Amino acid sequence: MPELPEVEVLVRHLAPRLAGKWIRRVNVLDPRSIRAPAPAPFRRALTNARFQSVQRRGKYLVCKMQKHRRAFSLLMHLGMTGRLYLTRRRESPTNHARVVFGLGQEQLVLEDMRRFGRMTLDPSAILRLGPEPLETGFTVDALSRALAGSRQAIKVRLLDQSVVAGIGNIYSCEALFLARIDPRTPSRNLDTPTLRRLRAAIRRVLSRAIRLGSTMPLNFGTPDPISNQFYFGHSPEHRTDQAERFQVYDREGQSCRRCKSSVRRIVQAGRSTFFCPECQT
DNA sequence: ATGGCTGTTATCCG
DNA sequence: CCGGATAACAGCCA
Repeated sequence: MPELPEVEVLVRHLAPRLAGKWIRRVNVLDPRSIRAPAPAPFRRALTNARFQSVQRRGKYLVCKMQKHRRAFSLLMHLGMTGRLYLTRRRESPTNHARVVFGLGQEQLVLEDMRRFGRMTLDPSAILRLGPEPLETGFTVDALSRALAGSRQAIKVRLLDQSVVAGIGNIYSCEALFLARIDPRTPSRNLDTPTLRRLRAAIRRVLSRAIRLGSTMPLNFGTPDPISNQFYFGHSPEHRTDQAERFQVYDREGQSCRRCKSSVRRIVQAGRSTFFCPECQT
């Protein structure tokens, strides 16, 4: 699920709830969910550390921690199926709970069916990320430089986190539709006016998704309806809402919202790409 | 029921 | 260096 907008909404939800809280207990249910350091030192470092703030960088959650006057960052990536949520402490771990932080009355749970999600104390993971698409560093120039010389299809290039941070398969398709660019176009063939459209489209698509995501309650699917603190459910209603706001993603064979011709699906670098052959040229 | 699909990314090859 | 394929993983769907 989580591309930039979903992580942003999650961060806005969690930041005020975690700031100032102490981690009293670290329960690593699946060692593979900890990238670095090894689970034991990871556990040691975080036990009795305090959340200063929670921010987002690309698709990463960046938790600024403090312990004994020492500051460090805890990075979390949700992979494809990661969920992060607060519950009451007595709540027993679900099937796919991988890491649980005890925070006094509450606990913070990383649940992750496919185990692509990761926690790490190694800050280098975010060093190679490109600019934040919604901040001022994301200029047409920066985009142009990042794409220069590459023959790789623009759709695939946008998935590279060093080009722009936070775009995944869905919003790559959506942004290219909005910018009316054929996803197969070699990146180096895009001229400046087209890049200007692409930059604007990326920003618009992501901002809109954040706006829509922020308007919905974060407690859908909760095992604890009272807590109001569950995030990333998969209720059928939510799926539908989400599908309806996409222009092309997962709409193979359906009619283009702009020109009514049929949305096509192709595979690029092993991932599905959806686009309108009439509008995106 | 088997095979193909799924919102990610690191790594391995040619 | 670039770019494609694959692996890590579990569940859903036709």
